[in-house]
Amino acid sequence: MSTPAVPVHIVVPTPAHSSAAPILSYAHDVPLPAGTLVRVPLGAREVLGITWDEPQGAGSEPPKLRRVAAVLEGLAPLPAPWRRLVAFTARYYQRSLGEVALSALPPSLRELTADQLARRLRRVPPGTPAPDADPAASSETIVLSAEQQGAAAEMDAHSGPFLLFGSTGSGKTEVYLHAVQAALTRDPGAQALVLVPEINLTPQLEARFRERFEALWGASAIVSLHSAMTPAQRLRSWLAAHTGQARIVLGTRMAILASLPRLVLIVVDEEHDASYKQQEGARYSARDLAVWRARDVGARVILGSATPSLESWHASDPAAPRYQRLHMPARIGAGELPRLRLIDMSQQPRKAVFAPPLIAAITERVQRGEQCLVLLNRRGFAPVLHCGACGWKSGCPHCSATQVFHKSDRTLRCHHCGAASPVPRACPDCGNPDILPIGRGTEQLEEQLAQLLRNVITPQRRAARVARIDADTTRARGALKAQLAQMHAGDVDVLVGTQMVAKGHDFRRVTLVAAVQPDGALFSSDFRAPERLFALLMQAGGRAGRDARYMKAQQSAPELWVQTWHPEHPLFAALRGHDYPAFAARQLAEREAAGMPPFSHQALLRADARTQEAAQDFLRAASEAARTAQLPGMDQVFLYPPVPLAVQRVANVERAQMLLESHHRGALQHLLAAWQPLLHAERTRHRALVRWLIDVDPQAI
DNA sequence: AGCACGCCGACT
DNA sequence: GTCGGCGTGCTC
Repeated sequence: MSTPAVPVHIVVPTPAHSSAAPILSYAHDVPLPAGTLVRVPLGAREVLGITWDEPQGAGSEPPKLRRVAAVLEGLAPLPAPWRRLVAFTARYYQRSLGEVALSALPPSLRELTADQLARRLRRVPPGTPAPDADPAASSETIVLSAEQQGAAAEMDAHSGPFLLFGSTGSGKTEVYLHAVQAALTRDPGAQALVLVPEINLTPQLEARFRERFEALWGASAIVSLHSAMTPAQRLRSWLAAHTGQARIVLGTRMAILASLPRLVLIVVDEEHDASYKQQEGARYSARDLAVWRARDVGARVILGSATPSLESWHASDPAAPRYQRLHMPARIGAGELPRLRLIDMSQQPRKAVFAPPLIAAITERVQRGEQCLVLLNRRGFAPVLHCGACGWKSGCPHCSATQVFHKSDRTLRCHHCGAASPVPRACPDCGNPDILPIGRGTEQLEEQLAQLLRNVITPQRRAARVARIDADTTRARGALKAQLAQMHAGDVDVLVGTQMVAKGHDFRRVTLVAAVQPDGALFSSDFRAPERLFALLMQAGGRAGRDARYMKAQQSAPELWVQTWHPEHPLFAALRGHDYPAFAARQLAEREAAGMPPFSHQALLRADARTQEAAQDFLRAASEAARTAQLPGMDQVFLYPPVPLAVQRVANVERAQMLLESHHRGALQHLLAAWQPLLHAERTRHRALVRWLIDVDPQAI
């Protein structure tokens, strides 16, 4: 005597390369609206699923449907626009619908039973939206500059997408705040999403938004969403976004997939930043999804940067604009832009880590009570240990990379697989006790600077202090915050760090920024390396001289020092003039001539296997299968031969990849979609294959 | 991806 | 005689 049942369509967390259908059918006593959370049996376990719109092509259903185990009540269904976003993401990035849909939910939600969710929802009632506003409490006392006002007016008058091209210190954040306030005031239920590239940047952004909007819309109207939050916090923020209680959601790339039923505005700050590209699972670009999502729901989207991605710059080309470019060149109340000081290392003493003029400049600044920032993109003391007698190098046993010498804890560490071992006292191969570090990392710079500045006295009559910020010194919770506080308090005179210090943190008393060894990016095989270097140097330079009052009092001009063996490189000429448009024009001309993005579209097929040969064999077979089957789009997509990755072996897995390129995004998409079943079939024939994956719009080749 | 089922070595 | 190794195959 079983209850009568209707079929319901449900997506479940099927794995990326599962051969199971994307939407499964279950039985339930009543129809359920699409977007409802349910728990369903899947094989031997019970999982969270989401009811979905009926699949178009009526697939072959198994004769006996299993029943929905439970419906999670009390939560509004995930709305149709959210489901469209998830479906697009899955399709475009070649992953399963269920994987994308379920991974977009907070992890703790995936674990909850219906009862547990009901209890949780009772505990946190769908908060009363804050009384809207005594308009007098409105903090619109901030006076925008003429440029900011111009940008804001354009945003009011047009629908975008907008590329806000504003130099460091031009007050882009103020424009974001203004746009958010305008959008949320216009529509009392509306929501805004603000994305930043790094978790580290969310606290200061949240503080800024709270300061401005808490009085207006209440404390619960502003939430953050990023992966460093505890599961409980994440669930709370996600629920606030989904119920509409949160008016403003601040977060990292994962926040782009949050449920935001009343979304009217998306801001993507530092839109050029590579962190917006997810590097595992569905390899989506949160920036690109932001543009898609905004268009889909008729929301505005603002991409902001002082050094836009060439993709966005090209898209906003006035000759054929898809995005509207808004230019804010002036630096507001933040002093002048730093002067570029290029040091030709071929004219400096050999083997000098720091050119003498740079040391002199740093010394002078410290003596004057100013701060310096020294950048090097390599952690540890030295990238390799070397035996001069027999040629031994500190290679990682599991990777085709060297283990980095970390002096602080006397270890050799592989930055790819994490393997660590104590530093050997003598060469493991020949017993020679004189094994020497080759090259330099941040630890070594810190040590050398401390030595070079040991007799330098600050105006406070204390010895100069050197500190270091990188992934090693900030591992502990709250460590970064503490170290930044020291810097702000003026307890540190020279800060050595990796690019994490160049991004977004304001150091008001820094007047000199130095890049010690940036040359690698000038001749890298990665065609995006110059773009990233230019952005990094511009951004780093922007850390200098942000406090106009301080600058004036001290009479010392902000400077960006760059040590290079190639001072004639055109990148530096553009950098000297702070001329991003010139740099971009040159890069785009090169890209166009070479038929590279944004003038073409790319995807990577990557294979991991026990041997390099097996990895490449799979890729060759896949490519052959595509040719034989004459897949749609094949005639418009160029398949390059398989090559090993730059770091060929990681954790004893050999890695190879194959680049696909096309002038037609659609052709590439068709090919990839049609390819999937062939790749599944091919996989079973390659026993040594560990896994394969597709990366659409890869940001590094 | 889980988590089954399914056929071969060292234990009670 | 069983416990358990991970090879391979499916999930409405």
